[in-house]
Amino acid sequence: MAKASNHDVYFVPGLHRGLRVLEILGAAENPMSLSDIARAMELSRSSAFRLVYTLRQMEFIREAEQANTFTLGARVLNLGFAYLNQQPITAIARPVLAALRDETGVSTHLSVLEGDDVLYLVSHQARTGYVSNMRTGTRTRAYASAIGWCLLGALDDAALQDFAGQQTWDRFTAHTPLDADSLMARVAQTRDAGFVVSRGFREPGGSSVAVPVRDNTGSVVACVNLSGPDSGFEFDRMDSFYVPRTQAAALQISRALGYQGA
Amino acid sequence: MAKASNHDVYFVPGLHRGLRVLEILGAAENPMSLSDIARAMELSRSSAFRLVYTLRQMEFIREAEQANTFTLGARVLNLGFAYLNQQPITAIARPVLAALRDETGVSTHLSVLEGDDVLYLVSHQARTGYVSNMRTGTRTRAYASAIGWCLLGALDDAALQDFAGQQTWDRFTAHTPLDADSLMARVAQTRDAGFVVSRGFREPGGSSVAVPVRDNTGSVVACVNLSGPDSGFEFDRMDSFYVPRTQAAALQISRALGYQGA
DNA sequence: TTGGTGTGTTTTGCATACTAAACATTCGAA
DNA sequence: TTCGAATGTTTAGTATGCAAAACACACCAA
Repeated sequence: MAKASNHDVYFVPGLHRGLRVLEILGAAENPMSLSDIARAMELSRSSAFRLVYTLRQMEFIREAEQANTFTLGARVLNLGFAYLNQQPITAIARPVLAALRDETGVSTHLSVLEGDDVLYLVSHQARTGYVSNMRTGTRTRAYASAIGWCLLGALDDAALQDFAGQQTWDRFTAHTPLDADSLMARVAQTRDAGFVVSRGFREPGGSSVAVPVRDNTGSVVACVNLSGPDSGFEFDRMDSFYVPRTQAAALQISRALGYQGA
Repeated sequence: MAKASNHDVYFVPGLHRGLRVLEILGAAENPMSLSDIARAMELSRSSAFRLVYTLRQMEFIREAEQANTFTLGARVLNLGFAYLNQQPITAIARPVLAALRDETGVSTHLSVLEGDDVLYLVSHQARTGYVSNMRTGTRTRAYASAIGWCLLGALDDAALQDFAGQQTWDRFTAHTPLDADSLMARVAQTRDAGFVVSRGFREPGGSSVAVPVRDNTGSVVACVNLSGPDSGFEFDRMDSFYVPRTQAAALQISRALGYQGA
C-alpha cells in the first residue's frame, strides 16, 4: 500500500517539496521558470505549479523581472536571521569549546574586543593541571597578548594606528610590543597566518593558541583560544594537532554565525 | 464547493502551515513544544505533529536541549544567505560600509524598502560602545524613521499617497509623522536635500544619517545610513564630516550599480 | 491511591490535495 | 505560414493528507 520506504505515514510531502523549491531557488544563479523548477525537482509541472503558486502567495518567492521566472523573496530572510538572532555567539561557542577542551586537555576560551581590552565571554577550564585565570568577564589589555593581536586583526590599518596611538605601553614580558610599529607587525603576522601561537608572550611559562572567528560579513568578531601552562602542551604536536583543532573549532563557530568562507 | 475564499484551488496548505511553523519558531523567544506550536497556529495537535515531524526530518527544526521542545535548525540559515547572496548590491555595499564604519566609528547599514517596511540587508556594527539593534534581516516600519523617508523617496506622489493611505500610524517619538501630509512633507524634504539627519526621530537618544543609493536608471533602490546613540556622534561635525562621508559611500555604491549622475 | 489535566502519539473515515492528461499559448525554425 | 515542441494552466478521478477521537503516558494535587 504505502510503497515509499523513505516516506513515513506522518510525512507531509507538500511541505517537503515546497522547502526544496526554496532551496533550489536559493542555489540557482538565475531566476527559474516553472518548468525549470519542475525539472530540477523531477516533479510534474502541475505539482510544481501548485508549490510555486503557494509560495508566491506567501511572498516567499516572487516573480523576477523576466515574466514567469521566480527568485527568492525577502521573507526567507526573516527565517534565516531569526535563527541567527536567537543564537548568541556564546550559546553557539559553548559546546564547541567544551569539546575542544576535552580533546586538547587545556583550557579553552572565547573572547571579543571591547574597547582597548580583550573580554572573555566563555571559558572552559582544563580538567587537570593548572587552571587558567581567564574566567568569564575577565579583561586584559589587547595589545599585550596573542589573543589581542588576533582580535585586533579585525581593524583596518587606520583604526589600528589609532588604537596604537592611545595605548600606554606597559611591559609584561620580553615579548610585549612597546610601540605602534611592533604591535602592527604582530597583528599583521597573525592576520596573515590565520592563527597565532604564543609561548610566554603574555606571562612567563604560559602558552596559548588563538584563532579568529568570523561572522557572515567575513569580519573577525571573536577569537577562540587555548591557553595553559607550558607543561599543559606537547609542543611538538602544535602544528599537527593544537593549531588545526583550534582552527576547526573556530570555523565551526564561524559557520554557525553565517560565515561562508573556508 | 470550494467554500474557503482565501484558499484557492491550487493552494497547498501543508506547505503554508509548515512555513508558518518556521516563522512562529523564529519569532519565539524560547523553544516551543508541539502543543505550544499547535496553540499558536490554532491547529490540532495531530496536524502540528505531522508538520513538526516533517520539518524535523528535514532538519529545518531541531529538538532543543529540553526534550520535546523545538527551535529553528541551521538549515533555515542557508535560505537567508542564499537570498542575500542573490542581491548583488550587498556584495558591493559590504566593503564600502565597513570602511564607512571604520571612518566614523558608528554602526553603518544598507537597507531597502520591502513592502511597508525598511529591511536591513547589510549591517556593520560599531567597534566600541553601543551596538545597534538593526541586524541583517531586521524590519522596521518605513514611515516612522529617517531611513524610511529616504527610501520612500523612490516612490512617486501617487504611489506615496497610496502607501500613506494604508498605514496605521503608531507614534514612536514626538517626531513620528502621524498622517499622510506630514509623511509626504518629510519624504519630499529628504528627497530635495539628498540626505536626512535624524536626532531622536525614531528612538529617543538615537541619531542617524541616511543617504539614498541609486541604480543605473537613477531610481532610489537602497539607503546607506549611520546610526548610533547621540553620544556616538560629534554633532558639530555633522555637515562637515558625517553627511559628506555618508554621501560619498552612497555614491560609490551607486556608481558600482551603474549610476551616472553625481 | 485516585482523579484530573496536560502531554505526545496513533488510528481512521472523510474531505481534499495530487498528478496524468488534456488544453491553451507561445515561440522559433523551416 | 505552418509545424512541432516547449511553455503555463485547467481539469477530474483517485490517492492521500487531515483532524476528531481515542490512546498511552506523565505529572500534580487532594
